[in-house]
Amino acid sequence: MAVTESVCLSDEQQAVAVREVAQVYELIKTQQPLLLVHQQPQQLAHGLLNHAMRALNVALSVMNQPHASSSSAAAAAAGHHFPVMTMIKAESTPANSPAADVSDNHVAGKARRSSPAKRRRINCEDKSSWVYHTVVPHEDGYQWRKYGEKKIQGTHFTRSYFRCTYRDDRGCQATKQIQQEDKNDPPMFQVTYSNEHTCTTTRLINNTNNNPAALHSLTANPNGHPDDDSDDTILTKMIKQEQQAAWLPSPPPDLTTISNNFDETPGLLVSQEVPPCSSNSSAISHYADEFDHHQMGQQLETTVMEEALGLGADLDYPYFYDPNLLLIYENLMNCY
DNA sequence: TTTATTTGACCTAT
DNA sequence: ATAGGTCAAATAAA
Repeated sequence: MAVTESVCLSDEQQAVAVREVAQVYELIKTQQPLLLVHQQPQQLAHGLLNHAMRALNVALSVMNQPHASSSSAAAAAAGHHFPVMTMIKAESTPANSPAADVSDNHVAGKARRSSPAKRRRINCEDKSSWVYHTVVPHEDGYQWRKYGEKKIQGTHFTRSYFRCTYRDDRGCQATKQIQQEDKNDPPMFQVTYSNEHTCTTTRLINNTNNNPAALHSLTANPNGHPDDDSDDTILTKMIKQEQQAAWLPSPPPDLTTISNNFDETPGLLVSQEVPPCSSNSSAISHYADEFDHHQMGQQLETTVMEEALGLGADLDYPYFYDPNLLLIYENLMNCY
């Protein structure tokens, strides 16, 4: 496997970057619900984004520095519970993907797939794929349909195969594989994406998968003894929980690098809304460039309120992770 | 009734 | 020959 992309930080660099991102994350998490009820939401959002950009600028600067440590973020992420998501590789784009082949050979019955040697394995060099390690494998804002599951040799866990829900409707060839890597609490998953989404599909407002209590309930062993055959039930339960989440339509394509994830998680979760660019530039640079290109005022043309109103959010009973925010919200509503 | 998941079989790359 | 990726019928859930 050719490793063309990796995020390698020293412990100190990682701590700084995490602190900065966590700080802005908490800030956005705290302020975001207020946008729903603030009399001048753009003013509030302006200040919020100033803070966010400053913190992200620091974090990106740190992460763009050459790493001083040999320890990779992937190894670090796999070694403990810190929910850092790391991208391991980004292969070149293939001329023909395997997913594009299947529709051609979609023949009922046993004698299907008449065209030989067109399918490629996901780890082949000509396959466009990128790998993440995360504790929230379903938290990516896209809708997926599971189409297979395999026991993988040499591991205790199965690998689940997903394709974009809109493959048939819109010809989107994006696929995703999820495999549990360990028995930590929460467990770490390896997520392999292949083919970028062409469906500009819906995005997730997650209200379940990022909930630490829910996650803990999924990962805790109720029997109090080591897992054996129950290893895969974690993933299965998480998949089922994903179906209960609400969905938002996709933002305009030029805004997709800015996470539109209305996440309620108190912990830091690195979102992978957008696949890494297939060029030689790093994913971080890509993110930073995109961030520079789209100024904050433009992004706020669609306010949180507008999105919520237009997309079916229940403004009568908005969900607040923090009870204090609920009180603030209720007080504000009483003023109207 | 519709839609999504499960799961054994099929198929291909190694 | 085998491991891994996908298909599609059966099944479950909404």
